[in-house]
Amino acid sequence: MACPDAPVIDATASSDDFSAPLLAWYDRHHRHLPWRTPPAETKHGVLPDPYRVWLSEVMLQQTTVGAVQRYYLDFLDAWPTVDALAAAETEDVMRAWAGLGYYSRARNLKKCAEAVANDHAGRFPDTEAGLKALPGIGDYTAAAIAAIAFNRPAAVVDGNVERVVTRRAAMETPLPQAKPMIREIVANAVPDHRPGDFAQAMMDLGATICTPRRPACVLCPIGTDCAGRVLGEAERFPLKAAKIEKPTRQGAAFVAVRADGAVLLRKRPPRGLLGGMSEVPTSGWNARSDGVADASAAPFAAEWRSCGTIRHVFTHFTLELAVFRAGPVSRAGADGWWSGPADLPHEALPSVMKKAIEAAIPGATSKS
DNA sequence: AATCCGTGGGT
DNA sequence: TACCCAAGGAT
Repeated sequence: MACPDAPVIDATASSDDFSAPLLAWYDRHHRHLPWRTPPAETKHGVLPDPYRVWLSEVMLQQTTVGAVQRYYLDFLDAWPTVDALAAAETEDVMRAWAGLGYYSRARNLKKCAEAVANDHAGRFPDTEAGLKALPGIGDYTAAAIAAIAFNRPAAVVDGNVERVVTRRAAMETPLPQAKPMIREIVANAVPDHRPGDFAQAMMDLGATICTPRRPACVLCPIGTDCAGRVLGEAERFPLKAAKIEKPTRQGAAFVAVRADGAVLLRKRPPRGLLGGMSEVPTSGWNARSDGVADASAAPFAAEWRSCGTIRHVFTHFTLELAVFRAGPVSRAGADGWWSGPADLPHEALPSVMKKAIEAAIPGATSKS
């Protein structure tokens, strides 16, 4: 590209080239994360294990770094390789994922591991297209794995990158309409050298400096090469489409307790809301309609006593769940299984279900 | 293309 | 309290 005699900064260094100051900043201020290979090593050609990159990236989809760390280490401990994960019981994977949310990720994680183990000899594809063909890997994750694990110049665009780019360009086009423009800008900015570090530098910048509220522009390595900062209104970007109001739904949950303290559980349908996860019996609420909110919807006749109401906020609706408890009951689980006090904390119970059980039996779902 | 899919922390 | 939103993907 550039001829050897050219000055370090010349006319070919367009205003789209902000990778150099960004990478210099990343060398000094990068975050230390368990799945990350630090720049001191990547500079010497050391690349992270694609399995670990993939595992972390899937967990990080719409999920904060703080929430992911413990799950990541637990998964790595239980299943150190993609072959180990492929050989695991799906139910064990769902249990390990419980509480992290977006449970289709866990189902696809298992499917993806099986595909890599069985169809790719246990090695992840090293191209964006190959990666994107796998379950649970979309545009972002394919680009991230390609860049970070295989050093390919992929345009990695996540929420952080969208914020950094729209602010730097003072982009008046709202999301998601602006996505193609953002992708193009990033594609033109990816350096031939260190594309993986560039991707992670953009995300670190968005997470620590170019934050959603009160960005620390005075500390930003991009400096005044940012229209949002120069205009004094970086925080106004990115513009977003108006959000829709989320409805509140009503329902009931039933905690049946046996004499030995076991609780009746059942399995939710494999797809949809909390798909494939476990639950206590509930009335038929969902995102679009209320369920019966009193004891008339109980799974069997018993002395159901009210334990109050819990509130849980999903992505697209709020649920108010009236919780009832009965016990000791002696009834063969028609449709589920009895989970004893030692097992209950390890069941594949989503947070809303733990919350309901806690309302009926305080402490019942807490581990050790 | 718009909708569906969790959860917890920050402000 | 209420709202924001986080390393998005599937349909």
